[in-house]
Amino acid sequence: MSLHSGNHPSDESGSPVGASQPVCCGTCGLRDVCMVEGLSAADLDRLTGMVSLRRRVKRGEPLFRSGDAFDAVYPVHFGFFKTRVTAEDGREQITGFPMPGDVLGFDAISAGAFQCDAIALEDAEVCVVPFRQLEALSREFDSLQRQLHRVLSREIVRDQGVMMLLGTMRAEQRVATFLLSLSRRFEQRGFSPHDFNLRMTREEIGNFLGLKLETVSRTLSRLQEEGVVTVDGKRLRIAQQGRLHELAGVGLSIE
Amino acid sequence: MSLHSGNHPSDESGSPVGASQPVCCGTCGLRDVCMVEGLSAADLDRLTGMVSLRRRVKRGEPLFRSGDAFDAVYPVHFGFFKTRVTAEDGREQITGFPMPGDVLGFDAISAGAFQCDAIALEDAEVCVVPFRQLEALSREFDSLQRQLHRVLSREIVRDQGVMMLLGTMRAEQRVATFLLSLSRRFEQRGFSPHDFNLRMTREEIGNFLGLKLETVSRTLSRLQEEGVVTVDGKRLRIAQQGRLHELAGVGLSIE
DNA sequence: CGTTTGTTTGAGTACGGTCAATGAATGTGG
DNA sequence: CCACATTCATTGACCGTACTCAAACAAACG
Repeated sequence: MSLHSGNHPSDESGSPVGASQPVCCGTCGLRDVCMVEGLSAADLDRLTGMVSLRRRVKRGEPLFRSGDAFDAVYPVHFGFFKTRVTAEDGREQITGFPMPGDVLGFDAISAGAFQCDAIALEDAEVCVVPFRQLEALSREFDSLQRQLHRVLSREIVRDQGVMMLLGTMRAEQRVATFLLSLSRRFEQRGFSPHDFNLRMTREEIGNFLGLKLETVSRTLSRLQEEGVVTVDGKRLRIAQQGRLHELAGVGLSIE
Repeated sequence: MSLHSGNHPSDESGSPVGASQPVCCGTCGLRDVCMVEGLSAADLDRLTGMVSLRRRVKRGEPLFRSGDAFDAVYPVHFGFFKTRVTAEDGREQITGFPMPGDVLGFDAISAGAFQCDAIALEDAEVCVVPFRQLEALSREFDSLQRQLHRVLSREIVRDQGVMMLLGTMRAEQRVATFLLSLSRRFEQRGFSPHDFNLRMTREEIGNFLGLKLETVSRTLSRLQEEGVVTVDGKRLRIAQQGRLHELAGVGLSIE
């Protein structure tokens, strides 16, 4: 199964769940979306030398937890995650749903410890990139350095989009924006933007969007009534992309 | 007037508005909060050599606007800013209120152009740090590189806190959290954490917190009735810090 | 001094939350 | 393989928080 084969909605995890081949960023199907985007072949070889390890995470298990010591960042190889911050009083906020090619762990640089939990939404695998080595290598290769900074900055821009969503949008806009964001991200990864599986529960969607699960469910039902989407449990099909864009009000980039 | 002189609320801008001395990060009163925190004296000299320029921005004027070409980041030397993202349909979301020591512009790395507007809330001055030079220097000095990454990561962590605020908190919690955040940031900069001026309008506070200005006003009035704070226009005094913490529910870090 | 901008407060409303019941899907152990 | 438990999703009825609209007032500014 190639990364680009799939418009079957159950194939979007990014890679077969079978054996983990030797790590090679240069031949990885994700090289255009992952942090190595735009690096030369030579730089890719150097990077590959560093990423010798991959790590499997079972569905429901944490890749890391808030407070864990930081020593690596984790590009997702296959599978879906949620990242979640928890307040002292127990309130939780999901801050994103990383998918293959996204890089987990940059929040940990500042304090030397992870500031959120990363939980696998399905069986997943990540590449292990020791951060000190990544820093050292990016001191030698300015292309790698630039790419690292781009990825960090991209996360800041993404967060600005989420703030816009949470601060200014109504429920329907939030849900529409969320679906379009997922759609675009699938498309970037070579999957169908019109037909995909929601890996997360209604409650997780609602938590991310600052809504209750009942509101998410009602909103999806209404979108279906209006013929904009088809919802059947986790399976979502976008019937009228244009209409969905109108409802979202704006092409927000919540990559 | 030293940076640490002030508990008079009108003195918190960070520096006199008078003549701009030659730039020297090593003697800057902000060196403990700015991006140079933790650098050796030698590294500071190197950095100073790069930061040869400061720039004044008048109240209400933009330091940069979304879409402007990116070639420098801007540590705030004195004055307050708001950063704001604008959607195609005109909706606006304020994403932060940078104050002296905070660094503006990291959102621009990813696309090579600024993704938000930075507007001065009062006459302000920033240091101009050409980003290509900063990258080059941080390739030579790992301490500078580490600090740069820390600052970038800190912004990501801050954004997670804002998401938690916008996604899970009620109006009173949001306002309380906002006031405590301002309080802490003033304290870090050597000013009174109990008595300060709000540089932004109720509308700007509300926009940042995902509330309407009337809700902010009502909430402040209620907090005053309960004796938690004293509000007189822009002047705010925190009377019962402990109570405010209880209302906030949590020590969220929205630095 | 008048104009503009910002703030407070009130009255009524609506959107999304809360509580609750039902049903569907998923997973587990006998 | 089925019975049961658990998790997840849907839908309804009601409610409450924050929004909307409006008016009066205060402060800032030219």
